[in-house]
Amino acid sequence: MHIQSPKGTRDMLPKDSFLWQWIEQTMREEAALAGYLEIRTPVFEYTELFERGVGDTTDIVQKEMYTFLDKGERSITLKPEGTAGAVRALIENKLYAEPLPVKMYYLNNPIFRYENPQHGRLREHHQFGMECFGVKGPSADAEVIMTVLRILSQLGLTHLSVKINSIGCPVCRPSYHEALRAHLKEHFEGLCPQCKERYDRNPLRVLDCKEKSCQAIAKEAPNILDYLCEECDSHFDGLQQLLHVREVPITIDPQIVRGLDYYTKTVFEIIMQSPRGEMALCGGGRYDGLVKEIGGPDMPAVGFGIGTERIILELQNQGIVPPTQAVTSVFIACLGEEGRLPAYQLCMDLRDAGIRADYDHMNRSLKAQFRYADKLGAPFMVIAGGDELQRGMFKLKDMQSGEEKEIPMQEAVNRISLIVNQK
RNA sequence: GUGGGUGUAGUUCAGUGGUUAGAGCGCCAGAUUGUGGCUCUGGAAGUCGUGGGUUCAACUCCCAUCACCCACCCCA
Repeated sequence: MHIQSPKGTRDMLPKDSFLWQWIEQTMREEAALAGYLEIRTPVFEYTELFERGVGDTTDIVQKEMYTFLDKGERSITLKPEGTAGAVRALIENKLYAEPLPVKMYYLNNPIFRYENPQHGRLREHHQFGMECFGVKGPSADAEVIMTVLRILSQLGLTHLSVKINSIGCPVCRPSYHEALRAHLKEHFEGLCPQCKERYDRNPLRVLDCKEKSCQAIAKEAPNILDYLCEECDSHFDGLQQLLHVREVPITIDPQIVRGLDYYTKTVFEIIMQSPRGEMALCGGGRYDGLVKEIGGPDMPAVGFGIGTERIILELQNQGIVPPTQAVTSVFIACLGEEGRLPAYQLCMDLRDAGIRADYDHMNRSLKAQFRYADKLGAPFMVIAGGDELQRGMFKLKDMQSGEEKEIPMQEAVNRISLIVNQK
């Protein structure tokens, strides 16, 4: 038996916890500012939910899902994206009957896709996402985009580009499909084999094919924005205005269509420029038909997902380091056996007082305890033992200045708390 | 799923057919016994990814396999 995590998975190690918790805290704060409440849904769902929700022509459903039969012969799938589960929960718990809009976020949901790992791509990754249900107009689209941008800027990230597009609705999409197919038919022999298949099932996907020949054809393709119905057109205009008045630099990119079938009208991506090229950090859009498709009321919705591992990559690209706090504020060293109990007592009292305190578990020499405390980065040390102990005193040392002073044992907790909190 | 590269102490890496496989950093300990960072000294630590094969002899050559990195595809 090999001791290793499954392919494409990573451990979040203790040394990384500051980074993850800082990101999580930022996400929570920004979601709360916008009036979104957290939802947690199961890591797995019935497979059918994703087949119907995400769409069975998508790569995700066709080849990337972790699907298996459980012992009751039910087909189970590990979440390959965050939205379907949230929509299922909305319907099942009748959240749509609450005052609208219903606004929720999920924090670092594990997401599973069976793909070959590479830079920025794992088999298990984590997404933060927001979903807003019940709003027809572009104000909700703007709200979720503004919130994710706030998260990114609170984290210190800059130079990210926001791309938006509209892919229409069931009213206008058929006429666009017709026009697109007509164009593709003229250049059919130039399409890659995959796009030849897409021609029938989902011609929109040809637009963001990475094959050069297909890209050339896509570039000449009719622009979906020219085929939007009046409602979609004014929705798209409205969103642009709401972003414009907040001075959000956006690029309209007719090439972005998103890999999930449920999107309507607005789709958007936030792109990072890694040394190796661009990569989507965040993707989302409007999915007005999904709630009904899954069995709920006819309810419009908009949301996005953003990958935490990719945020971390971008933080590293931009050299951003999270604020850190010393693991331990006070290390209580003991000198000799008679110092052990007083050190333990003081440590527990300090913890009761809300001070990060630690003491020796390793029976180390005083010197070694100092070395250890130094490695922890503890700004203060207390020495319990020796003649001070006999006189009812602890010795407190400021590790930066080297200054030492004696403190009566009875006053130790209060005095030390005060000094630590001042620093 | 396809293609390329890599796999040797905790870690970064030397070592390409021949004794008990090395170094830096890290870890542990010590430097006249009550004090960290710097320095010095010592120590622990490796089934050489795994399984086969070739050979008198394999970390070294061959095959397979697994994982990691990278690219395609797709995406967060």
